[in-house]
Amino acid sequence: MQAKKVTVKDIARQAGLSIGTVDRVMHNRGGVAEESRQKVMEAMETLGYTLNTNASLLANKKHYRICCLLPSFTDGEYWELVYNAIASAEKDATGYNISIETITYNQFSHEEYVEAVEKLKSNLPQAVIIAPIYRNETIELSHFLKEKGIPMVFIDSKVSEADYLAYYGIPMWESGYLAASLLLGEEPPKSIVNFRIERSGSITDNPTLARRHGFTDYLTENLPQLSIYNEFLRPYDREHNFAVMDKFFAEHPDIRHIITFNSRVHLIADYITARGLKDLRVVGFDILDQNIEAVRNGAVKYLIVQRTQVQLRRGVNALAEWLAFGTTPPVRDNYMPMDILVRENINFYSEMYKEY
Amino acid sequence: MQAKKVTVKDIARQAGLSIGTVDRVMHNRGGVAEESRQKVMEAMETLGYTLNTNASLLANKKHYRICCLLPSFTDGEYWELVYNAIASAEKDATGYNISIETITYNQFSHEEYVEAVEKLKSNLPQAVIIAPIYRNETIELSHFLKEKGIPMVFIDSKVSEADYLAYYGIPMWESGYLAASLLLGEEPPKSIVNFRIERSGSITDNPTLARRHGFTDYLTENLPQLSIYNEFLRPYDREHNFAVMDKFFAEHPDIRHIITFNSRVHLIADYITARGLKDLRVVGFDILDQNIEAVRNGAVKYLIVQRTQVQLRRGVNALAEWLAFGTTPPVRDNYMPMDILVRENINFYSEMYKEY
DNA sequence: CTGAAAGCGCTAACAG
DNA sequence: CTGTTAGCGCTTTCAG
Repeated sequence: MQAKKVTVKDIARQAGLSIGTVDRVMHNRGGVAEESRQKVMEAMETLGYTLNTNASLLANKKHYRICCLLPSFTDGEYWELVYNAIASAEKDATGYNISIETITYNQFSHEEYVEAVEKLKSNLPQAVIIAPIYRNETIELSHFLKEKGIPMVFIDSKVSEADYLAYYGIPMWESGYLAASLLLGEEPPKSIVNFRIERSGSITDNPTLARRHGFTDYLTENLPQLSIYNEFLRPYDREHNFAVMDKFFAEHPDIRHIITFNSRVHLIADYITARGLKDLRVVGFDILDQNIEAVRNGAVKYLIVQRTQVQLRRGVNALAEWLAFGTTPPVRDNYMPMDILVRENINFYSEMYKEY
Repeated sequence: MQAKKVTVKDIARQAGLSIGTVDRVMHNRGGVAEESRQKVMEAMETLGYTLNTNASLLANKKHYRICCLLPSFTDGEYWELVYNAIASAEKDATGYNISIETITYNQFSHEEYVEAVEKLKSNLPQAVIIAPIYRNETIELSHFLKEKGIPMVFIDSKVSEADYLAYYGIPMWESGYLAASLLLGEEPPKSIVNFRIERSGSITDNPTLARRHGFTDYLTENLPQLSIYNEFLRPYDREHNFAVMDKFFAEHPDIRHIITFNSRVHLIADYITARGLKDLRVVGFDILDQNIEAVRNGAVKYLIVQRTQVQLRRGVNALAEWLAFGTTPPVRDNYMPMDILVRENINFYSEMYKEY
């Protein structure tokens, strides 16, 4: 490492060829005699060549567009985290001459998903990064892209049957299992309640489904007797939600354990705070600002979160390196950490996630 | 962002000067007429110039040495994590033409610390990164370096009175407070035991001291009645440790809560597993391989860990940018996240920390 | 105090 | 199939 850097020139000399040819074999550009190729490979091997990425990137005049497909959102919703993470990842990719444009779709509208996919296809970027919702369309898209030689990275959740370069996200099933252990690990109760979100258009493939399975599998393994109530809330109807919860807790005053698999645990926290309820054990997901606040004020006990910024940075990076250097990520399915946040560690976490 | 990049040439033309002069003002190299300086600044402002780091790094032929001072270690010990993190961070810094050399010292020997500092001084690197143990010597060193214009970054813990560029590490006091809440948050017991490490040479400034304070402050606030036993173990004397613990648990069969503030909770896990003890609640620190194993097999319930790799990457990066571009990190004291690991999330964490 | 010019290591276009 | 060459944007002499 201390020795002077080996350059293309060095390996050209060693191979008895010109740097042009060296460059050709390095990038599999073809049009090189097999014999020459061998010589170059050998020279690279013996001299221990490593690409100077600064020089490479500087000389590479190409400009790449990455297109990112993800659900639309309003302020403070989960997908906003992802959206912001893209912006942050884009900055990191500046050196690669990459720009990212985002296409959003209403996740509850199959039609919009199809539209978005069409838009993507006509846009024809050099790479795509996608948070998939509808399975079949995603698979089909992946084949389309494959044919065009356009790499695709999954973020957040993945469609295993599709053709993709890499995936970056938490293991969904395990996140549910973890939630169960946090909620029920100590002196388990007889029953608990799961607050869910009322959905009009039913989605066939909801990523949180796997999470629910992880949760119930934990129950089956450890607490087969436990019963679980399901109640439904609405994202934007506070009054309705309060009525639902008032009714529920009036009928089940003994229930103290609450779980929710989506990112809207703050709806429940809001209620808990307003009603001054105590000694509840609430577990939720995702680091929304309102959820952070709920952990801080004690309404939510555990928040399970993923490192959205890291996931997107790595996703974009995988594409950048593929585009610039033709390298494939060492691991295809990258299951990222699930972080557990409580009142005592959340402050140092949230400061981080904003800037890094 | 989409527009063609603004280059030094552009701003030279705009300012009516040459790129040489532009470069001089950009890097405060001096020897520029105030009037010219103004023009250049103005041009940079109006055109919205941003440095092309690839080109900058490529053209910059300087080679920098960073010297890293940290405690010595044997296989599987805490400081090995830091040592490995340095190697990983060094790779990231390749593009900056930076190499890192490490000086280690026996943390229990004041003399060795002084020696190490002397070695560092005679070595005279372009930047230093240090895990400090002895307060006064560190302060003095910081002044020495300040005079030479050599930046210093603290890792792991910091000496507030010193003169330093930045700090990257977890908040120690808070880590103890967190440990207390995890250990005692549910149905607190009457007494607990703290297993400590026997130290021959007493260190005046042990970073884990702050951690202990965080812990006891939690007790004072929440459980003033709780009593805490202190027992002492030895790092490499299994037989002795087993005797200590046998004796302790024979005398205090009711105690089920165990805390330790150093990284050697695996000593206790080893005992617990060997004796087949059940239903203990053990909280420890740091992601040593043996600690991971202890969490996996259930001997340790909570492991509080820091992101050593990230901390070092950021520390090295801060120095790299200072050296290459003269930029100062936006935040000086960077308190990094404390991660909570349990059996259900540790697998996805540990895979990460190895490679990333 | 300022400008001109060489070159960092690599890519890509153009001759052969 | 291969070699030559002109940059990429910036840093750094070296003259003036």
